[in-house]
Amino acid sequence: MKTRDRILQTSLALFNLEGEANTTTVDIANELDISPGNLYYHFKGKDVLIAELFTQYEQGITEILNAPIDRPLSVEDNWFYLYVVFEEMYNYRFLYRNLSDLLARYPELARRFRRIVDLKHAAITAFWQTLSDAAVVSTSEEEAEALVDNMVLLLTYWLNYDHLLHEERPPALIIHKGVYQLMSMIAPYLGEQQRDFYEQVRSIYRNIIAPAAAK
Amino acid sequence: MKTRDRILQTSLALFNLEGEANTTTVDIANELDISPGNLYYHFKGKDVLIAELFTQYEQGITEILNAPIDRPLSVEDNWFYLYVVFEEMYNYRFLYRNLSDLLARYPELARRFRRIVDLKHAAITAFWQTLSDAAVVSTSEEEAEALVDNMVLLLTYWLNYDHLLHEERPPALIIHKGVYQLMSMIAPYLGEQQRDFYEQVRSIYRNIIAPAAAK
DNA sequence: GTCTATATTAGGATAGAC
DNA sequence: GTCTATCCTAATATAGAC
Repeated sequence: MKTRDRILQTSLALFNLEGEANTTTVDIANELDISPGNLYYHFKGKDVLIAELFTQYEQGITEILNAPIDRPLSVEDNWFYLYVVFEEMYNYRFLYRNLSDLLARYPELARRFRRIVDLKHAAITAFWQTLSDAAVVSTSEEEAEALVDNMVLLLTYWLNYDHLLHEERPPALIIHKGVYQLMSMIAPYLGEQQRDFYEQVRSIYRNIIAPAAAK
Repeated sequence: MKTRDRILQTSLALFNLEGEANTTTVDIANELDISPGNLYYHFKGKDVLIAELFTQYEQGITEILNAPIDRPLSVEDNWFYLYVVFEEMYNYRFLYRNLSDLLARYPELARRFRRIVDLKHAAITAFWQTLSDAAVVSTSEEEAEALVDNMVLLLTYWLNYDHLLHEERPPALIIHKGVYQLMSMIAPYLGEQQRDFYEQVRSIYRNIIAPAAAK
């Protein structure tokens, strides 16, 4: 594997584990058993390295969020979709850990990051629209807007929130819990079908999470 | 005013404005027209300064969150209560901006911060319990738990989320929007009264926010 | 491409005079 | 209590040999 790629991979791992601010270029070089000089040969500076990782994330998440949302409405399908979104975020979670500082230090990224939030917003809106069209739910414009905002906020900060409360937990557990929380937001709108929906959501959550939580 | 207090006040202002990581002890001294040496006479280090500010916040928010929640159920009253909670957070918003780094750097604070989240959880739970007792709503244990989690997450990250999307906005606008989003979470559980509730929430939001947003 | 050695800051912190 | 001057350290970054 090319050194350049190894640097990217190791940086990402360290950033996610220790936080970007707490990871120095020397740390990265040490972990790779290369010299700091070598690292700087491949990346002119830490900012370039971060920008590159951000671009990777940006491409991955954009592709996922732009996927067509006209898929069937089964609870399982929606669950899976949201899981994939969270998973991609989890792989680059260092970006979310200290967002404000990061975006303040690299203003270029702020614009691009905001675009990703907008994409999330669009994806969730489309998701809700699909439910509305299928007449599963009916909400006023304002209700829908508030709900979508709340879902996007959760989608953006769930990993931080979980980390704040539990420090380290198995990724699958964290992510499934996040999907569960998202699903719980739409449940009360389902009226008659609310109980059924909850049963399904709970059973998915428990079946998948029980083994993961045990280990 | 004593120098010690002026230091605290100015530090808080700069931290909130520029971020704690981007504010040096020299910045603070300059802003106050005192020497860095003088600052270090009053506070042994930046960490002591931050710890002191945190203690201030901790006391303020604890008092608010521990206030009895058996008050009447009028939408206005609840609105006011949540506003006060957000306001106190806003005054010390630098703590929330880069939570992970801050808590990683000052592990002592992590424990105390988590306690505050627990208090929020208890306050929101009690709030919901009051509604249940008044038979305004009825939810399963699980639904209630998920809802409360979602509300606490919003209460914790709303200021960050708004800042991410809008950079700088008038505080009253930010906070009222936050309360509105919180209220929108409980609305769908109100069934029959949902429309009424929404009307009230919307009118409060608009009446208060319209002038603030205009300026 | 990779290394060793070193330069450059910036920021936190202290000593000692007043 | 306050100032000036200075130290120390950690982190980014570069020069030049191999």
